[in-house]
Amino acid sequence: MENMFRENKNWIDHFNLLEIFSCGQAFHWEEEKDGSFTTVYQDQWVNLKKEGDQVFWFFSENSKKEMWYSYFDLGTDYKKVIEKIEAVPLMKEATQYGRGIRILKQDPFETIMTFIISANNHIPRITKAVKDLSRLYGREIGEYRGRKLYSFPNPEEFAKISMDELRNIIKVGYRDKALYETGRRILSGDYDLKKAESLSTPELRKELLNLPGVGPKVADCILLFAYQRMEVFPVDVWIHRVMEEFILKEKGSKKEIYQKSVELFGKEAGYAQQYLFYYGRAIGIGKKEKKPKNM
DNA sequence: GTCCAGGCCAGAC
DNA sequence: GTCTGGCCTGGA
Repeated sequence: MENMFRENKNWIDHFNLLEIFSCGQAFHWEEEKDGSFTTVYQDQWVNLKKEGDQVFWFFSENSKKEMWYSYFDLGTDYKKVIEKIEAVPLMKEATQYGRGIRILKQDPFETIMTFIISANNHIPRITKAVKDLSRLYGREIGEYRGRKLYSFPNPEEFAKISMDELRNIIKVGYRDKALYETGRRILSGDYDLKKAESLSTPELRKELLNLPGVGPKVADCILLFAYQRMEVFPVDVWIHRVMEEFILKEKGSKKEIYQKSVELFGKEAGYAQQYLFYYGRAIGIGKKEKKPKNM
């Protein structure tokens, strides 16, 4: 039997499943018809539902509550995080709007591969690629409400996928080579998943940047979403626009924006990035105006 | 048909 | 080190 329990804890004020999963960090989850969410971590899965001030947990037999507590970063007091950053312009609104956001602790290999796919790509295509990779090359790890759940392929499983399959079945486009190569480098231990945990953030960042398909933005996403390096500030186009418009009040390079985030948010930069990203997208900040025709 | 998206990379300066 | 253009794919 799977494990099931419900609880009402102080972290409930900062725990909104839709916000957690749709703020840009995760692609391996599903919203159920009843408003609950199902997600997978390695070979474990969980289904969660929030009702009022209670959360109902239902997870696979092979996992423990503590594991999911860690996955959802429940040991961090987000109220304190917000108190530290809300003095910065726009942060009061952003942290209020996305107050249920939490930064997930995701599997490093899956996160590396997923964010290589994410480069210059659309969310629906990223989600589909992750789902197809898991269904076709991962392992079936259970069934929930009539739907089979699959783990993301581990390095051994990933190495069995050909470049042709990556391009023509998973449809990752020109990212096929980078995925193929990176998968092999990780399997061979050239990039050491175990050792990575113990490296300093600058060292780990350098290691990640050596992987094909991993540039500054993707490396920062991996550092933040898989390695809990909360001081990093991934600068994508949305964050770039938000920072230029509301913080810098002028055009700035990626480097300038990154430096500004260090100065303003310090060790909480990663959290700030998530609030800004979610808020910026919601209100369409800096979105390019479509030129009317015939003008 | 045309444009471009939650960047990366190679080549040019 | 900084800047520019090209890139799979598919939905608007």
